[in-house]
Amino acid sequence: MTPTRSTLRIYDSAAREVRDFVPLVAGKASLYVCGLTVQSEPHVGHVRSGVNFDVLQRWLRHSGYETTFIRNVTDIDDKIVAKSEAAGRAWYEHAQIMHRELSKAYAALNVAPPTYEPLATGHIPEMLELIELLIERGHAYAAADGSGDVYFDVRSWKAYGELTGQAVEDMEAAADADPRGKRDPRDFALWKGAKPTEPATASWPSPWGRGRPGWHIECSAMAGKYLGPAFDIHGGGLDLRFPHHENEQAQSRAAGKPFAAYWMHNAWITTAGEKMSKSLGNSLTIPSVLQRFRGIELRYYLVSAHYRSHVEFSFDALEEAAVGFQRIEGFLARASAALGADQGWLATMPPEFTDAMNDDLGTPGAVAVLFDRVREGNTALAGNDTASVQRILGEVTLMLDVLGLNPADEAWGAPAGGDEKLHHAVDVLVKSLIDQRAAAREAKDWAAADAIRDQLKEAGVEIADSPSGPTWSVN
RNA sequence: GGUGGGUUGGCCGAGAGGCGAGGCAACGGACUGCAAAUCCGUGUACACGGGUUCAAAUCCCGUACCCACCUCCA
Repeated sequence: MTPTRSTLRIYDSAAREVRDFVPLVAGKASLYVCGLTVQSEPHVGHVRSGVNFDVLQRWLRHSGYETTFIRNVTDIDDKIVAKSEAAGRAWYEHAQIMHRELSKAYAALNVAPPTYEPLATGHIPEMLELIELLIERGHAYAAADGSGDVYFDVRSWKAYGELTGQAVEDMEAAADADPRGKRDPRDFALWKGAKPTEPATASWPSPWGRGRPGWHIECSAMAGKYLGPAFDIHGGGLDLRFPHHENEQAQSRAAGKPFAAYWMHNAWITTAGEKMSKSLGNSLTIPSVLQRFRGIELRYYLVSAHYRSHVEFSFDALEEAAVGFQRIEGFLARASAALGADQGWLATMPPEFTDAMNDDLGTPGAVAVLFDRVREGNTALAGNDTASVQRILGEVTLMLDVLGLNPADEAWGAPAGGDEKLHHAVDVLVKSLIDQRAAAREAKDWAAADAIRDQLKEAGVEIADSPSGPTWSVN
């Protein structure tokens, strides 16, 4: 085995190239990811970003970086207000219900919690502070129309457009946007004055009257609060590049903060060639997908594609992924059974896996290494090569842990005590049938033997003959 | 109009000048009483048209189609 010499390289979407990851502080990594606006049930697309950045978090930690990971939740915005009204409940109740759904979805996919998950509504003072600083520095202004709005002055910040490589002159002004008191149609709201039609609870006091934050300011304020004026990586979905991330960066830099050193954006999951948020229906919400597939299978499906590749979602593809993953689980089960308590603690991460992951989180290549090891492990198992099985099981487990795909991880909901008892009862019953079948086979009464196997299969119990005798499993 | 991305075998999905990632499916073989699982083997894939090169899926030019963003968006 050749030791790996690679270091982490990531595609920086601001530079539009793969760059070596050099943290601001040696040995540490700081990461900010735009989480979701909790306005409706999370679907597969929403959760992709959670899974992708969870893999990044795990890989950074595995690589030895002391990692601070902040992933926010936007719990106040126009859509939340509108949807809560439609649902007939308060905006904060609606936001919290959806937030709980999101947390459940993350948990079901073994998305590890970030270091901290700040809420926009919990950071109004920090946002006000930042807005005042921008006004002082001449990059923001309170609207002259008395609306209580405060806008960022795009023309005052010559670097505006740098993140997405656009010239201000080429940007279309929002067709739908109400220009209100804007000096330039491209100026964006830092603070939105309260309107009489909106719930009174959705506004906070400010120097410009009651109101609520604009969308972008929260991330600048929260990233600044928890990670400092400069931090390593900012992540989010591709659609956030503009305007959200462009505005975050403009506002932060205009306030004198260097902000993110690297930008990472995950690509889409589409359905029928369309962005998921446009396709309606609820068949793709996490709870409904989880009725058909296990969380670990869905996670495997997401992890097996590169985070910057578009994924065309289909249940057929998910089904294939699930079958592939079961191959890994089959090896784990056989290897564990063969080794008993004597499992491999001494394993080291395969260098090919490390190289793949260091190459801009090349999870597809990493998964290929995983399958290579599984095949080797199966061969070792067939040859009763216990030492190799032990080593390979250890390697496979390490790789799965980093990808968040270890079936033994308690996050997947290990069976509780009650299940143990049930398992024992079933085991005794099935074993007696297996004995009967063995007797029939001894007598070369194949019809009787197959009848028992079929009967068990009918009940969902699969019998597999192995050199060390038959085993059973429920599928 | 501006900006960015894509098109790879039956399917999913990597790669980025020479050597066919990997998975699923299919077919053949081994093992098995028969299966299942597992292992071994089998594929002349890179949207199209030109060009550069000893060598192109990969670089260049052009064409087609698809997608995203341009102040609601993972």
